[in-house]
Amino acid sequence: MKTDLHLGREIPEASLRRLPVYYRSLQGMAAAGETQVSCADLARVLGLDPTQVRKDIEMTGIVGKPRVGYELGELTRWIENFLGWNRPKEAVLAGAGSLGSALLGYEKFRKHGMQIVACFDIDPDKIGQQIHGREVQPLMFLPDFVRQSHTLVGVIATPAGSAQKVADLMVGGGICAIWNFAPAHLQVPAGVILQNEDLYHSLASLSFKLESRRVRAGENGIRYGEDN
Amino acid sequence: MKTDLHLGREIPEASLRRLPVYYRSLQGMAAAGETQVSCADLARVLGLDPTQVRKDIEMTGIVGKPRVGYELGELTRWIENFLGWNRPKEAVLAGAGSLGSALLGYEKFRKHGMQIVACFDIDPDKIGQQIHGREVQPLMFLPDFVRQSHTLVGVIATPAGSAQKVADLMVGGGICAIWNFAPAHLQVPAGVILQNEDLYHSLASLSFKLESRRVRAGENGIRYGEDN
DNA sequence: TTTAAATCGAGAAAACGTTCTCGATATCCG
DNA sequence: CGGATATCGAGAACGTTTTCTCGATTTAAA
Repeated sequence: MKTDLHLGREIPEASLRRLPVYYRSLQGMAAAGETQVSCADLARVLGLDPTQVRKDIEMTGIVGKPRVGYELGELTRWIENFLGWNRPKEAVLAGAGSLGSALLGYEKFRKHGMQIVACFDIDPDKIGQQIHGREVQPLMFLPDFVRQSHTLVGVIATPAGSAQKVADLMVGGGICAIWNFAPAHLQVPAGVILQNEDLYHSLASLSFKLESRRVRAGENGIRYGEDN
Repeated sequence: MKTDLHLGREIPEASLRRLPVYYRSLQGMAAAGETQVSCADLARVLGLDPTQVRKDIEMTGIVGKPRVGYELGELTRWIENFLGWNRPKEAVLAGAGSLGSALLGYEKFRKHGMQIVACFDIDPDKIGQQIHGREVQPLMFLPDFVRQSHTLVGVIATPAGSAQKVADLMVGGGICAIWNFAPAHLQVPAGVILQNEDLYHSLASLSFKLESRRVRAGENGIRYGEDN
């Protein structure tokens, strides 16, 4: 097995974001009984350029066969391995609001290597409650928990106003990476990985596209999606 | 007021996604009593390149003053207007699970032009329940609701397996845009805007970055974020 | 009033990501 | 068995995004 995972190389963020899409398509194909898959197949299903799919898949280090493509299960495993989805990583969650609860409920995260093992909040009413099998602990316990359990990932699902303070607590405990769902720009030391999940990015994009269409349509009440 | 909003032009997706970040920083500065802001200021706060900030802001059509920058409130309004955040758009939600409930609870969406006015689910146990002031209605009522209220946006917060079916219902009702939170690749007609919000994109990126660091560290237990 | 400093705005250059092109190779079909 | 075909893999070409450079403009200070 060739082990050149290209891990030293710079991987385009865009490619990284496409891999999960391929991964899901592969799972669907596997469920449908397929055993072989080519880049052209994936490209057709997903409406992408075949060369782009190939370049993305090459990143994982897998080598395909001409005229055949890849063995489906093997490709799935190469992607899992490349992304680290087959190596469990523990995470702590800060913020037991509705979003935090939703994240605690996502059992599929575990299948992708991410296990939320503890949950913290500052609200005395929430502390002590059980949410999806985990007890909400006082936020001030978070740094010690991280320090003692060597948790890799901190998930922030607090209001924007508290996010920086929570991030500081996580960093203080020695967290390696922060997955930030709060709409706030966080400051973290250089060594800490910061992954922002900002709904407003997406909202801005959607909103702008709607607006530009409205303007192009001359605000005359044209509706799309019914006939054309 | 110059009205060249560049609406006909192609706007880089990346720029579009940065605007909300500027917008939030501006709100913070306004709260701190600032009245003027330059691209250099924003770049400094956000750790970005000043020229990039300037190019992004130019897209909105605002014209700045040399040596001064922009009037803070004016820039805020130009961004709001550019993104359409000052023009309300109604939305329907499908899927009243934990994520759907969280979205229904996000009152700030309203301040960004997005109002979720109705909520649908297929689960008989959920139908009839009130969630954040909106009653869960049977999924099959969705198309008629969209048709009669001329709702622009459909938000999908169902499991992946139901997402395409729900999208079809929305399209059938004449929806203009779909904001998809389900981890699924949806097929929609050319006229319909599709905005995917896929947690697994983000998870893949985070996971990969953690893995490549683990590998670089030689799996020898080095921890980051504590001292260095 | 004159000079210096900071910023905008626009065009050029560089970096990056995507798409195209072509040769090598494995499978399928006649 | 031999030719046609589909695919991978690699490098070139292309387009887009980011960064650099420079002139124009406005404010502040000397």
